[in-house]
Amino acid sequence: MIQDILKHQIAAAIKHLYQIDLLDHQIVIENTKPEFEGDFTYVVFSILKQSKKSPEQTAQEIGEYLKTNFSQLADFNVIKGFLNISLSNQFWFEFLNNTYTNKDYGFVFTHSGQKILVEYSSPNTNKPLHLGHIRNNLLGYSVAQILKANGHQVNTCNLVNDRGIHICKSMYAWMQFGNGETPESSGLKGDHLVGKYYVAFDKQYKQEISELVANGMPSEEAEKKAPAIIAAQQLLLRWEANDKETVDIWKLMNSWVYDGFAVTYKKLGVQFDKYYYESNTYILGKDIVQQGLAAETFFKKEDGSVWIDLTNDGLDQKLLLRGDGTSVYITQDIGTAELKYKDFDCERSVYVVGNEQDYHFKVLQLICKHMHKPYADGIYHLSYGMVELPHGRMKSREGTVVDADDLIDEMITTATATTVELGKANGIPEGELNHLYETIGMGALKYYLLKVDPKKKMMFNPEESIDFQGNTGPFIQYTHARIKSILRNTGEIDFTQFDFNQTNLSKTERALLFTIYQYPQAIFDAGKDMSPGVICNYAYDLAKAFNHFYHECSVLKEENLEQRNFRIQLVNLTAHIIKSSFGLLGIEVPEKM
RNA sequence: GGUCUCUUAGCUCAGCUGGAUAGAGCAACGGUUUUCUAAACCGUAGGUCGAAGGUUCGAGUCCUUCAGGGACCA
Repeated sequence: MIQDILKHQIAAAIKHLYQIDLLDHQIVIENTKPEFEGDFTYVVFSILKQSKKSPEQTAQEIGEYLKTNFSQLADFNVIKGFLNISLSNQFWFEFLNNTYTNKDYGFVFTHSGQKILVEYSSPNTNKPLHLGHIRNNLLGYSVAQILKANGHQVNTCNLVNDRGIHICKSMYAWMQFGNGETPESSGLKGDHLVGKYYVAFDKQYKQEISELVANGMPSEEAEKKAPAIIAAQQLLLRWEANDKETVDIWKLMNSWVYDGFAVTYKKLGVQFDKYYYESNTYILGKDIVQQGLAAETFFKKEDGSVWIDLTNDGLDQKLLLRGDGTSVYITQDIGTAELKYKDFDCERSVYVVGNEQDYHFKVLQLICKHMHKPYADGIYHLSYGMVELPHGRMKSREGTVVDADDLIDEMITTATATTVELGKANGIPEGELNHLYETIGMGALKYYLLKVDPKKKMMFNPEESIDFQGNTGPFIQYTHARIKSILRNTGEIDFTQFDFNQTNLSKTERALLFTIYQYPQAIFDAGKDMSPGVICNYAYDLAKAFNHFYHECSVLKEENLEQRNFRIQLVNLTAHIIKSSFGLLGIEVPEKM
C-alpha cells in the first residue's frame, strides 16, 4: 500500500535531515481529516526533540524532501506540527485502473497459514431462539467471513446444549400436560412448542412452591421439594441411566427443536460446518478430568469432588466434577475443546459467547494451560455484550424475551409496508418482491445488530421500529441499487480503449476514490478486532461518499467521454465493494429497490 | 467479600496503537426534485466525553481514587 512507501520515504527523510534512525513501522501515517487539504498526514511532534527545530519547520523540511524524492506526491501543506500530503492524480488513476477489474479487491488470498475454528450459536434445546441469539449468530457468521477474507482457513461449528435439567423440565411438562401434542397437531414450530412446555413447567413449579410456602414451608426448601422439580431431576437421572422411554422422548422433542432451529438459521442465513452435541462430549470431558487427576494437575476433596487450584493465577479453586461423579458445565467444555482440536487441527479456536461467561472462559483456558494442551493458547473468547431492553435484560421467565422468529417476521412486514408506501414496488416483477422485502428487512436487522462494537452491550427498544433511513442497512442497499440503475443504462463500452490520465479529478471524486482505497484496511482492522462493526462503518462511509458524489456529478449525462467512463468505473467499483462488504456481514444487496 | 466491565448530544452509537475545532444517524427546525431512484442531499440547533486528581509538548483515549450501571465467582 502507498502508506508503506510513504512511511519508508518519511523515515529516509528523517534520517537524511536529522540523522535519526527510525524503522518504517515506527512512522504513523493517518488519513487527513476532511476539513484539511491532503490525503495522508504525518504528525511530527514525536521527533521534535531530535530535530531540534520548530514543528512547522520540521514538517516543512520533511515535506520538501518528500517533494523531490517521492514521485507520487503532488503537494503538501503544513499546519502546526501536521504535515499533510496530497498524492498525485496520476496515483489515483492508476489505482482505479488496476482495481476496477479485480473481483476480489480487498480480500487476502495468500493463505495466512492459520486455521481457525469459530464456534457460535450454541443454543439450548429447551426453548426457541431470541434476540440475543440473533446477535450471536450474526456475529459468528460475519466474523467467520471476515477471517476468511483475511486469508485464514476458517471452519464453523455449533455446540448444541442438548442435555441437562432444563430439557428435562420441558419434557416433564409435555408428559404431564401435552396429551401427545406435536408440531404437526398443534401447527406450532417445533422449538416454540417445546418452549411452550418449558414455560408451562415454570408456571406449575411456581404454583407448587407458593402452595408449599402457604403451608408453612420456607421458600428455599419449597424450591427443592416441589414435585415438579423432583420429577424433572428424576427424568435427568433416568436419561443419564439411558432409560429407553426417557431417551426416546428426549430424542423426539429435540428433533422438533432442531427442525425449528433449522428454519430460523435459514432465515438468518447462517450455517455450520459441524455440529457438536454436549450429550456426546461430556463423557470425554470426564475422562480428561480423570487424566488431570492422575497427573496431579487437579486434586480430589474428601467428598470425592475434583477441583483445580487457580489461586496462583489470581483466581480461586474451581470445581470440575461433582462428588457424585456428575459433570458440571466446564467438564463438557474441556471435552469439547479436545474434540474440536482433534477434528480441525486449528491454531485458534474462537468462541462466540456472551460476556457473562468471561470468567468461565478464563478458567477454561487456564485449565487447558495447566494440562499443557497444545490448543490452550489458541482459545479465544469473543465476548460480546448482552442485548438489553429498556427495562433491563431479557428474561425468558418474565416473558420479556424478544423472540427471534417474531422479530424477523416483523422486520419483513415493515420492509414490505415501507416499500409499498414509497411506491418502490411498482417497477419490480411480482415474483421478486418477496425476496426483496426479505432482503431489506433482514438487511435492516442485521446491520442494526452488527454495527455496534461486539464487545459492548447494546440497547434494543421493541417499541421503536428499526430505522430504514440514515446509518442503516437499507440506506446502503439503496445506494447499491442506485448505482446498479446507472450501470443498466450505460450501454456497451470497451474500457480497454481508455486510460483516465487526462481526466479531471474533482474533490468529491477524489474523496470517493480515497474511501474505496481504504477497503483492504477496513477488512484487516475488522479481522484484527473480530469486529463486523468496522465493516459496517466502512460501508456507511462509502455509501455516504457515493451519495455525495451522486448529487454533484452526473455519470450518464457527462459529455466528456473519458470523464464519463472514469465515473462509470468509479461507480462500478463502489457498487462492487458495497456488495462485497455486505457479503462479509451476511447481508444481501438488491439490484433494484 | 472478591474479580471483570461499562459511563461520549434528548435517544442509539462512532472515535484506529495518545494528536488538529470530539463525529454520525434518529428525533427537532429550515432548504433541495424540468437533470442517472428524495430509503437521497445540504444547512441550523444540540457536548464540562460520569467526577476529581495525575502522567506530557498534547488525554475522550494511559494511571489512581470516587460515584453510578451491568455481569460473574464463592
